[in-house]
Amino acid sequence: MKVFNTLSGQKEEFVPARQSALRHAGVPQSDEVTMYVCGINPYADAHIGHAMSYIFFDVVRRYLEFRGYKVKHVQNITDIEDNIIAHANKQGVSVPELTQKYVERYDEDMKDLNVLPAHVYPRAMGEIDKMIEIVQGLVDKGFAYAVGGNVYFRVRNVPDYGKLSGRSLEQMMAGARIEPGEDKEHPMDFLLWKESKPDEPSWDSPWGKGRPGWHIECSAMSIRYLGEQIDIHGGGQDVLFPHHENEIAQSESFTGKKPFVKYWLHNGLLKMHETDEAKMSRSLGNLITIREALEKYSADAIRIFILSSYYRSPLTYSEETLEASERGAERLRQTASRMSEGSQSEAQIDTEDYHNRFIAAMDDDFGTAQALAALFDLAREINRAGEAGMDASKACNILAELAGVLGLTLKEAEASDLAEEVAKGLWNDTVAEARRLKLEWVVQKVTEAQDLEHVRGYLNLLTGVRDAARKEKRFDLADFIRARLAEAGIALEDTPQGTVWKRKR
RNA sequence: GGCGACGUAGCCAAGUGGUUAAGGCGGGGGUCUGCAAAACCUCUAUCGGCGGUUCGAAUCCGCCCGUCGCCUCCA
Repeated sequence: MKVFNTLSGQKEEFVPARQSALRHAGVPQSDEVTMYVCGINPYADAHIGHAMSYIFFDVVRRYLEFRGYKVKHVQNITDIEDNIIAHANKQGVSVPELTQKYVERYDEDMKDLNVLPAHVYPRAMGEIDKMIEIVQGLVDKGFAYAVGGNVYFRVRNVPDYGKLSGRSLEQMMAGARIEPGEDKEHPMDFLLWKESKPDEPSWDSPWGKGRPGWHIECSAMSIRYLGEQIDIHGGGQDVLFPHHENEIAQSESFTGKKPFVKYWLHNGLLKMHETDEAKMSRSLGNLITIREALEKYSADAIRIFILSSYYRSPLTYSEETLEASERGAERLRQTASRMSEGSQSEAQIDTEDYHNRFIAAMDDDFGTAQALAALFDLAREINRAGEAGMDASKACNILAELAGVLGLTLKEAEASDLAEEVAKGLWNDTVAEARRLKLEWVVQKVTEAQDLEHVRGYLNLLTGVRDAARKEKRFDLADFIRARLAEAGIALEDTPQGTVWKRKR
């Protein structure tokens, strides 16, 4: 398989570094892939842009596992930095209180998006010792220097500084947007350790009380949990520079080993499409949190939206496109849930062909768009076989398996999402309507309703009544029921096997 | 100013030198259905503009027009 490596600027054959430092006995070394993905700063809810990155790297992980690799996935949590301190102060809570709350909410978001959890989620606060060790090591080797309580990295000692982002120190200087360096030797030198103010969280260090700089934690965690050289390091294109550039500089300077990361993967960024309302309100209204998105769209729809385009391209959030993704998700769900009813002869579907298409697409730098296209084509063929009364359950299993590699569950929404009061109200309305139409036999069914509990019972009762009405050609009542259910978000479908209801999203 | 992207049907979006330009959504026409829905069948683009290279370009080169990202915390 091939992956686009930001470091080389081109697609490269993916061969995991077998000499990766391994911490777990019993894991076949040749199969292991070490992957580090830049995580969150938990001071607010994660937004849909974060979802784009985490869903993509979730797919990377799932696909590598599908291909037989043992992936060790580490993702940091930056629970101490300036923004967090500022937000905690503003809200009048402690830093740990703030970060714990948002870490928990982030976990829920990822679970709801069907993103597999990383194997280790190191937190910056828990890795201070390793960071100090690295900073000290860099000072000892002449790659860093202390000025007062601050420690800076000396970029001029790294000849290949800028190799990831494709720029030279000269070019960066030419940008002329550099702040006059306070006490730095060179304007591009960056902070490894920051002296803290009296009322800020701080740790003891050889340079006095302070806290880590912005880039050092990822080096420390990556080295501690995955080894000095790893296979994949991922993140959004916005952290390519300076964050990842600096990680390389400090990690390679510290360990003396190159490359720090064999494959750098960067996803494009999500642009927030400004609605007319957002333009009006001007505040910070152009952020859509994962939670907000999940209220309107299923996780499958959000994943399809993101995976429909190449991960390195920018993507624009749009309600219209999300709606389209939801419809597409619904179609796949419909197919996946297709029962092999009766099943006469087995359908002749060349699942191998779809399987191969899927792999060929994914092998080419995670071509999720084409992989999805293969799934839609397979779905069509399954449905076609179903129409012909053939058993396509084998193909269905392949569909579900491949969809699973993309993290799609293809699960129908639950009836329990409907409030019970709503279901009762629907029943009462139906009885009233039946009275009006002088269909007393329906009214009689009230007795049965007493025995029924919960939403599912009401729904079954309603569809039962409707079926009876249809048999009597009382389409007025039948259509009344269908219309009211539709208003409540329940769609009815009359199939040859009988009427089924579905919770619409 | 520096570095780098992108512009493909009504919308989203693959494709990066050569048979009929993926797929999704939408729309038109059908099949099925009491009517619907779902599903299936079918129709729906010559690839921003101009010029060049080539037997042949959406795909390579140049220019123009238009969008955008990064260079500063940010997935």
